Amino acid sequence: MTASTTQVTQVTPSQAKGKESLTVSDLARASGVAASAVRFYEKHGLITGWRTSGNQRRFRPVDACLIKIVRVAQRIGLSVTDIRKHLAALPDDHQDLTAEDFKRLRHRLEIEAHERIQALVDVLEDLDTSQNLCKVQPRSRTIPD
Amino acid sequence: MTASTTQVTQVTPSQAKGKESLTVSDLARASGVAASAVRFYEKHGLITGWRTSGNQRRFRPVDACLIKIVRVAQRIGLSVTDIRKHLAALPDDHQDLTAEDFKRLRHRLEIEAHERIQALVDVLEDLDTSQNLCKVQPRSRTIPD
DNA sequence: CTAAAAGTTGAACCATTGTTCAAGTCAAGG
DNA sequence: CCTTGACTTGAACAATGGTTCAACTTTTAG
Repeated sequence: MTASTTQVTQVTPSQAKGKESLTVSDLARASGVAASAVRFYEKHGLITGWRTSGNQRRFRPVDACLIKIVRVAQRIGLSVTDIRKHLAALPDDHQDLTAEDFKRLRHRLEIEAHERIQALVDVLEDLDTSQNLCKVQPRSRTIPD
Repeated sequence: MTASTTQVTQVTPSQAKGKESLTVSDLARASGVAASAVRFYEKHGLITGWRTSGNQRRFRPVDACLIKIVRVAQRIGLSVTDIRKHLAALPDDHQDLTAEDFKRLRHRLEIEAHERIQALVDVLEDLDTSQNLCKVQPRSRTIPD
């Protein structure tokens, strides 16, 4: 009993009992998003949990990690649908995720980020080019026919 | 993009008469967006026109250019509100825009693009760091004290 | 056992960037 | 003058990413 209190953040009942079972607000706190966002993510298949006999959601600690990755992916500019597809590449059972799984996922997100950086670089080029498209017509002179 | 340089596109009545007066669809065609988008941009203050006695919108050719800049700004990731603020830095009368005005505007947009690129670079760094946040706990072995 | 705290649902709402539609008005040519 | 195409408005709809609310149920602590 004494050794189980290594987690400084308050231990809620559901955490104390199993240590691998998180309620919606447990997960919200652990991942840094609102409880409503946790429900939203589950609804859209970004995370998966199970239900108690009373129909309440329960999650595993790894889901906190997944949510953090989701937030990073959102900063990259991926939509929830995009992110779901990336997560679909993970093993079905998210409880068995290995360091290697995370590494691959991170790599795929890096590629996405690079693509978006490239898109911005392309805009910068077009911006230079656009000086031709938006030429200021000399106004006080006769336009040669 | 090939034919637009010499404006081969049909000359509508309103264009023929004054050459500086464009209807909504004239401007839509000239700028490459839908007529509904032109109205949307005017409603949100990105472009400014005047009305005929019959309450129809009329624009100047320079507005086609402004819309093209708006589209570039959107690709950078700026919202309509952001873009309006950037455009507010232009002289009040958009008819008097100089090459210098456009240059300054392009420069401001370049800065925005660079900021967004930097934000993505930051994400890439966080992604590397996140391997620590999302550590996979060794599951089947005693954790060494 | 009971009351409070936290969970459940669906629906409504926010902002963003437009598109589409209906009903009615204007402009231009013959 | 009259027809036809283009224009006007406001409202509804779409997708995205959530938040908030109401009404009701479950869980937990005492």
